[in-house]
Amino acid sequence: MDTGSMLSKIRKQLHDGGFKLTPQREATVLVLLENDKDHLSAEEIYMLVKQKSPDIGLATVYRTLEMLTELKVVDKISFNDGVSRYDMRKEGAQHFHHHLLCLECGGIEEVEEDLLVDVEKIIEKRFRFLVKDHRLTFHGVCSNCQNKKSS
Amino acid sequence: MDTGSMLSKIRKQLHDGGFKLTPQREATVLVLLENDKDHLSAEEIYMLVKQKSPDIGLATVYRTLEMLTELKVVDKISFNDGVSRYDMRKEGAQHFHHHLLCLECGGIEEVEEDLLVDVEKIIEKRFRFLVKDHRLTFHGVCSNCQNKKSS
DNA sequence: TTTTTTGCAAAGTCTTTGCATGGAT
DNA sequence: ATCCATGCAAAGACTTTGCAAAAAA
Repeated sequence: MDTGSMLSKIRKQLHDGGFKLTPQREATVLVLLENDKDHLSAEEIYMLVKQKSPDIGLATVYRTLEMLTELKVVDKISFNDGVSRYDMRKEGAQHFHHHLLCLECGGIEEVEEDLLVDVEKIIEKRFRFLVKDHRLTFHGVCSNCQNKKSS
Repeated sequence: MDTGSMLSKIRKQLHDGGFKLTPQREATVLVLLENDKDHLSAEEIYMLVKQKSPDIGLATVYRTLEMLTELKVVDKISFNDGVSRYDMRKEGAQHFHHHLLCLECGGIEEVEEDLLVDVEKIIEKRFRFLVKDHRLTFHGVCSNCQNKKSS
């Protein structure tokens, strides 16, 4: 799906939620679409948006991200470093994808397949807990850093 | 395992790491042991420790928690509310247990069984990622809140 | 006109750090 | 005497909020 149709889809999601896709919000969404492999913090997003719209304020970025999170356009996640990070929800994804956090280099890989289907069934049955979403992050050593260490 | 033997075990872990179990640290560890079903924030731990040792400072609690996290006596986790929470690592547990976060009442249940053994094997094989630990939280509705809503 | 959104600055919350004091080895 | 740990206050990092101005409906 190209950026244009992603954008109109998101515009519709905003309108359905009673919001407008202002130039500032559009610029923020574009940054998120263009960096969908990264896990940007609000500050990082702000810096990138500023290149397109130099007059935007940090508060607007925060407010836009809060709105996008409510609308489930983005998912908000924290990797225990005290910063919230934002990730575009993948097309058609019911649940948030998983993450592999490398303890050596700090890099983050994404795992898009949902590996938790069976686990969720167990949770729903055994705990009578109605699962809506999940956050799964593995901490470990990525293949790159394993190679570096062995050599 | 009773509190006393837990404490001597932790004392040993500290000594092995080159730290002393000072009265302030001991009071902090006791609060954690006594509240191992909760997921206390640093501030909450501070308030409880203050009842035992009124002269303790918040910074000492933060420094103690950082030390205990490094020694893997406790696990640090954030549930996307901007606060770090601390949880005693369960006796003999290789990995951090899972959490069920209720979106209605904010309550947190613990899931002690490790349901990720198979998933981790897939991750290790498919991504050549060496898994050391994990963070898994389900977002949803707990059984209590489901009952409330249907009635 | 009425409502929504924005930018800025200020305030708020959570956490870390500097430093002099105090305790332990 | 040296080293580590503590308490306090200050600073730092991240995020939210109040408000007047601007934009949109």
